[in-house]
Amino acid sequence: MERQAQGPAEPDDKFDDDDYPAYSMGRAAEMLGVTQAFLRSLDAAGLIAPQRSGGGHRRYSRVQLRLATRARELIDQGTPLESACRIITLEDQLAEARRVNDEHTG
DNA sequence: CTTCTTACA
DNA sequence: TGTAAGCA
Repeated sequence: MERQAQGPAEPDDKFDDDDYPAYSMGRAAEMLGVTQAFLRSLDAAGLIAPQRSGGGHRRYSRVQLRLATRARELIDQGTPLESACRIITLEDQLAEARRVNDEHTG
C-alpha cells in the first residue's frame, strides 16, 4: 500500500487521497488483514478517530489505515494494544517535531 | 448485505 | 484478538 501514482506534480498538496475518508471497516480490515474488532479496538484505544458517515458508520482514511498497520505490527510482535497506541502516538509526535525542525533548517 | 454495539471466550 | 447475538 505504498504510493503508486502520487506523482511529483503536487509535492505540497495537503489535500490528497491520504486523508480522504473512503474506506469502511470491511474494506480496511480486508486490506490490512485484520478483523473489524481490531480496528474498533484501536478506535477505543484512542489511536485513530475515524470519521463517521451518515448513520455513524466509520470511515477510514489511508493515514488512519497506516496507523492501524503500525499498530498491528507492534501488537503482532507482542506489544500490548495500549502500549502500541502510546508508542505510535509518540512516534507521530516525534515525526511532527522533526518536520517542523526540518522546515527551520531546510 | 454491511456496519454498529455489547458481551463472551 | 477473535467471534456471536441482536439491531439499524
